[in-house]
Amino acid sequence: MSPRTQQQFKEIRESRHFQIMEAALEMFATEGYGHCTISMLASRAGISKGLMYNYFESKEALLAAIIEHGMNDIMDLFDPDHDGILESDELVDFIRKVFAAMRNHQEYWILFISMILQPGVRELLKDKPIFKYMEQFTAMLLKYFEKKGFEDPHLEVLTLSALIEGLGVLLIYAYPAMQIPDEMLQKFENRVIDMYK
Amino acid sequence: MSPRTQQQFKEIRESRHFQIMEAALEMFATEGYGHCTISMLASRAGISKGLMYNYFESKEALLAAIIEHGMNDIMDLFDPDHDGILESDELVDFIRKVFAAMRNHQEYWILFISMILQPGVRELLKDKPIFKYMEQFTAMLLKYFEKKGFEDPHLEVLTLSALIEGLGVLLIYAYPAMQIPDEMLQKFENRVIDMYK
Amino acid sequence: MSPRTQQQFKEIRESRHFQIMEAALEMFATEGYGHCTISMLASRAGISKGLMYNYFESKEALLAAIIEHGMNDIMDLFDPDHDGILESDELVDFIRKVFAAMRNHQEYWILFISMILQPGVRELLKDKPIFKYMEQFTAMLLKYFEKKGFEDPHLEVLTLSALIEGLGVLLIYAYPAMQIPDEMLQKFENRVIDMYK
Amino acid sequence: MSPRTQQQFKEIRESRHFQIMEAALEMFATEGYGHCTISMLASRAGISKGLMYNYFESKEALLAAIIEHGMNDIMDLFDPDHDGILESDELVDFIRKVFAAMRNHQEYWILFISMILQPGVRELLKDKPIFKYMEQFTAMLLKYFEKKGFEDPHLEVLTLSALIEGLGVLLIYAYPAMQIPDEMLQKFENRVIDMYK
DNA sequence: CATGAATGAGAATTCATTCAT
DNA sequence: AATGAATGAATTCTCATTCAT
Repeated sequence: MSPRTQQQFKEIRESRHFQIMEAALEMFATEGYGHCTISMLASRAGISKGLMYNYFESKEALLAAIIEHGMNDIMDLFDPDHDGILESDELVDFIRKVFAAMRNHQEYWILFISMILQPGVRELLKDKPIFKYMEQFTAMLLKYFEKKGFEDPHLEVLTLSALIEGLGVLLIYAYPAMQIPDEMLQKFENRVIDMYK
Repeated sequence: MSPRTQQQFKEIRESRHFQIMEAALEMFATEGYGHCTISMLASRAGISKGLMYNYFESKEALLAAIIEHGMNDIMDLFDPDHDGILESDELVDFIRKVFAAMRNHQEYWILFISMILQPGVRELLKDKPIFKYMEQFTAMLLKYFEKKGFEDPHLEVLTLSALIEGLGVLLIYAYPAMQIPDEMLQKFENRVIDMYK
Repeated sequence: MSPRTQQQFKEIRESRHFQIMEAALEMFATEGYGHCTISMLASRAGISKGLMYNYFESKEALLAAIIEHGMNDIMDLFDPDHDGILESDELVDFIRKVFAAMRNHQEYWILFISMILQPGVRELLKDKPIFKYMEQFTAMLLKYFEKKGFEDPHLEVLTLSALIEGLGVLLIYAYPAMQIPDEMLQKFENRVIDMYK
Repeated sequence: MSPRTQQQFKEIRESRHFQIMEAALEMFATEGYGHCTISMLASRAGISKGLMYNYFESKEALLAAIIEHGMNDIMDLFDPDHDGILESDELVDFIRKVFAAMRNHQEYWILFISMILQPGVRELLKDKPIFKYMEQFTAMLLKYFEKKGFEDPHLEVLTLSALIEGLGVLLIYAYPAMQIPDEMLQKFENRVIDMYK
């Protein structure tokens, strides 16, 4: 009952937490949320079915946790203080960050885009902070384009969003047998940057 | 021989077929395939559960039929002879057709994009003609860009594809409470056309 | 509305009746009662599902009718007057008749033996005359063996019954790709006859 | 690691396995395979519907397991090494064993004979080892009769098989209200033995 | 904390039977 | 008399979740 033991317990819990979420993230992305059973997830995580419920209230809660966690990672890139305020004097910087995030957290993008496109799941995510962030992205982009004197800022937001989400879809579609070469991704990134430089 | 003629029976079957597929298309798009039960679909179509199986072998077969039918509709736009040969001297024509298709068959796009993004379902669609068509779209675009002397034709294909699929995602995301105004869609279409004119 | 038309109607009905029963008999014997659906039976008989119910109250009633009819045929051999009284001064005669019946009405034997061995079906047949006949067979055999001074008449009944039923099973087991040659059946018949001559 | 040891889990599984198979064997034999529902079987075994599927993949798999298990029991009598080699210098020994098996494993005989007589089920059993054994029985009997110089060995095989299977049918027919007294069965056994002594 | 046996609500599917025409 | 569309009760099977140990 020493503080150290307490600490160890906590570490074990956190490590398990992470281990389960990592396994589930991969399965959700490759097999689809609806198709994954608790049994499959537990077995992939190397633990028992029952233990899953020691860490997550439900399958849905597990999904929510994964998304939240992943989104936090990504948010760090744009909003390190997590104060909900996004700023970018340089759109180019912003775009670079987005592409870096897509490259480095591909599974999250897949999962996230898959999820938000499944109508039933949208309800589930509606109140999650991620949506607030997304709205902020949009608002920020809009403000940026207004400031720079673009003729139709909304159109620019739509175009840039489409380019990003569209690439996401194409990546998903190509996943897991990644068919779009890194070189091509780089060129695409440069192309988008060129459009707004 | 029968008080109802063969013709009458045929009409009943075709009308029911259509009625079921129409109801299911809407539900799949708004509720998500995985979330729809046969009961829900039947009740929405105004028939009994059992009758569903008189018309479709399984839920999966119903989905396949809807996709096939919808895709045929769309293919008509690009390949009226269904001979598998797609041509477009004018890319502008082609793009206009794509956008027209998205506007007029929005539910199919939603369903189709949702479906191809659900990993388990891709298997189901793998052998459908739609994939052949999609490869042909890509090949056709590539050839077009090569012919016109674009510096990196693959990059152009990727960009145009991303723009189209990206808009699809944004539409889905906004569906069913359509938030992207038609006027904006028109501008987006013109913007894309301008890029390749 | 002439008597002749009435007569024709009756003939059509009877012919249909027979046609349905014939088709069903074959399917029950080859596919198993439980595995046959009304649809299958109707389609095999070349009529519609609905019409089946014009001729037979239910699937069960159809089965009952087939068995009754088949058994009547067979009973004719032993009890032409259908007065329920079976006699046989010569056991040899009797045995010959049994074997002839098995040969000539093989499908009935298969169906009948299959049926009486399916526990749920026994209930269904319990009150059918066939059981009365079977008991009478047994009683008759018993009396015969008693009269002839066999040491243990019950044992003789059991043996003879086993030989007959056992051959039935072996025939079923070999059906429909008949593997027991006629010649062998003939020898078996002679062997049984020899046992009681 | 776990409050219940692996050994305990194994014991629970085995005991449940046996419990389910025992209950199902009895129900299949008394009610007929086709007439038994999973609900009935579960309720008879005193467990929930769902648990049935924790132990057996399907109703069909349960049947297969029962037959396999039962047949193994019976095979033990004739082929204790399970090496697929059956021998019997003394036919009398063999016959005694068969009758002992019928007496001691009556439910299996009933189930097995019922099953092989249901056309649809034969497919299911076709590849089971039992059929190999049955062919070996036949081959062994044939060789025996040839060696002993019987005039028509095939006829002897047919006769003996019919006597055994026939008795099986009569037992089934009499089951569960056993009407054939043990004493009579003993006499029948002796009678068969006398035929081949 | 850890296990997997156990549950039960609910999903897909089947099919005998009815019925409008 | 004849058709096959339509029904719904029954059945098999799935799986998130609970619980005894």
